[in-house]
Amino acid sequence: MKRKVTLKQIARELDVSISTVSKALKNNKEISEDTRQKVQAFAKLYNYRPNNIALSLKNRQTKTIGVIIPEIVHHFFSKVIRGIELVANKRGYNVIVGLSNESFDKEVINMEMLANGSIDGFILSISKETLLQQDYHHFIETINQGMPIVMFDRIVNEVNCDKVIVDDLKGSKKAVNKLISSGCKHIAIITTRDYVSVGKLRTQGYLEALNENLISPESDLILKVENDAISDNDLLQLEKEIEDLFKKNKNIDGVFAVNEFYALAAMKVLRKLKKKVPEQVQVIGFTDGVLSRHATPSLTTISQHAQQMGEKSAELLINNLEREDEEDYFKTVVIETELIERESTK
Amino acid sequence: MKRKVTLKQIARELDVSISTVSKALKNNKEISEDTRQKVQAFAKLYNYRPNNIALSLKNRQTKTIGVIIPEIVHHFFSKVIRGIELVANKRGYNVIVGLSNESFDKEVINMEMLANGSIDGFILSISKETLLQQDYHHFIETINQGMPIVMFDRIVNEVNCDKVIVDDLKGSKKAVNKLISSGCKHIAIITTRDYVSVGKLRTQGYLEALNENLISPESDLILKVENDAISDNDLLQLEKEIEDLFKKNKNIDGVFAVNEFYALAAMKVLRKLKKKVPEQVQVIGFTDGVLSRHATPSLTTISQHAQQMGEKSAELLINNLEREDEEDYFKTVVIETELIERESTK
DNA sequence: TGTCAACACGAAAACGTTTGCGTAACCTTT
DNA sequence: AAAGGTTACGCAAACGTTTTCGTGTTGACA
Repeated sequence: MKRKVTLKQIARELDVSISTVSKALKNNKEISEDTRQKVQAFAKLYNYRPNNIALSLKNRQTKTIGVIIPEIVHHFFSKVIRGIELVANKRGYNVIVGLSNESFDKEVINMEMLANGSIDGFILSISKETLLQQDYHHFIETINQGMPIVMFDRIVNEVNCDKVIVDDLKGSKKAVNKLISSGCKHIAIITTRDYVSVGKLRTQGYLEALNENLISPESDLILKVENDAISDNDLLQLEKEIEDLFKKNKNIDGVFAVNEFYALAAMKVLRKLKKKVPEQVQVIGFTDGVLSRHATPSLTTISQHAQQMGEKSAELLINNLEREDEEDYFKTVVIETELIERESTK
Repeated sequence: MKRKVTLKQIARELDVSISTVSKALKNNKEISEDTRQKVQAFAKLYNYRPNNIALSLKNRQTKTIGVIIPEIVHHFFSKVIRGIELVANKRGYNVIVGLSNESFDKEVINMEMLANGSIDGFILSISKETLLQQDYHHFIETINQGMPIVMFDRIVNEVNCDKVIVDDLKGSKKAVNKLISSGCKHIAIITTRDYVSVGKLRTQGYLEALNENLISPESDLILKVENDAISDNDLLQLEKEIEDLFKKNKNIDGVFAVNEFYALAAMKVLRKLKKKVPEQVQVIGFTDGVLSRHATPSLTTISQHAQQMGEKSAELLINNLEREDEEDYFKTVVIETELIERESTK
């Protein structure tokens, strides 16, 4: 087992100084052609590669981006990561991943671990618990210490930084408008509780779309669930709530679900209730997930372009890192949504 | 914006030496109670945290694990990562992620980037291209340089290192046995080409199970596809091939698919052909994915326990990293599969 | 022969830690 | 009062780089 070779070792072998070796490898003209060749040949032979850690220490930058997400087993987030990774690598950066598991404490700990020199900047999406507690001091302190942050999807106005969001409001309106133009009169929404900003915004979009089409919203048609559909139990519970919704409101002919789990659960319940999709009830989701395409019938959705969000986030962060001037002007980039029509709507 | 405070700055402020500060913070009894208190108070006030990079350089370890996977937008891999992250964090390690996108070159580049000091060891699953080319020198060189590797799922015998695999052979036999015991007589398999080791093993398990049940395999019932079902086009192509299979072999009453995409595609085709699942044809998949649970009918599968694979991989790697003796004895851990019965089988 | 530039290289500092060792200053003991 | 011990601290090296500056040698020129 041959350990990695260092400048010092090359220097000793070739009986020159460390600085000579370093310069020779960089083709510095201070060093004679002769010595340069000798050093480079030796370095190649022993497969010399500069030590990243030493470089990080010297240059005070790690060329690494820290990403903190609430959950990785989730198509949206893994697509975002892919986008981040794509542009990060292209621009010479690595990606280090931390999971908060939707927990405030883990979010804080993870950030503290990474903030002490391991990375140059953060890209993150806020955990639910943090959103609930509304405690954002760890973000603000990190920024105050000179480490830039880009937030995506689950953001918060209290923190001043670059942000990348999907246009949840407009996206929801697109969805509801689609249902309306396809003939739906009684449109239900299945959404999350309001503390998750995206849930709130999507609900708002639903309401606005109805209003603009002169349909008066009925509170009975708004189902807010606290549910991740992660365990089988959650799923059953969710289906029960949805079943209640349909039973109490027999006239529902359109459903807008703020994610694909809710949408698929709705379709499952509808099948059980012998309602045909899309003939009797049309369903539309809000997601980038894999379920939509493979569902039967396949699900019409509003795509969030998750990968594009990741790419944009990484661009913003790296641009910030590599900007010469110290000006702090923060952008909020809105990623447009897209209606993808499949079989669950007419 | 206050930059991160260093030992040197504290030393200067308090008019003591750097070493005194360092020792005081570690409660070294060489330093007087008085000075210790002063230093600690000051450090706390300015929120001193040791610089990880400097520590890495000094200790020659980064407390970071490099993970290289072919693809992150994939339930199996993201679950593995979650498992890795879980135990890594518990044991004080960070996780840095690289994606090979199934490309040999990207795999090599990613590994080279990380191998120069950024990480202490690798956990990886080999890209398809690498498996095809059968070029494993980058793994071997990395190991020779003293950096341990743990391979999971897509492994290769030519490389001597710790490995974590699922018992593909046994798992497949479980699946096929289940079909047989549920009354299937003509069982088809939809699998990948043989260079993907898991595809090969699962095919082999299928054959063995048939043999053990005195059913003679028919080559017509073995469909090997080169297909990731990633684009819509792939999906159509896949469905076409499967449709052909069913049309040419009308007596098929059981299908074993080596992943959930193939399984769902099969179910879709069956629906189109007006074959009832599970009454006329039973279907079983091999996966941990999210599709299976949400499909209609929900899919009976062989679960691979992906998260557990990740946990085990991380344990193996960290144990290796923290082992005192230099002995190289490599383990191969087999994660047992589990049959999860849902609606697609009787 | 003396002066100066060009050339080729080395010494050292710096990044932020940790730690073994050296050493003043004081205290105790005989 | 001399010897030895303790206390409380600083120095310096080490990890692996990069880069500025200093310097010895050579050759050209007057």
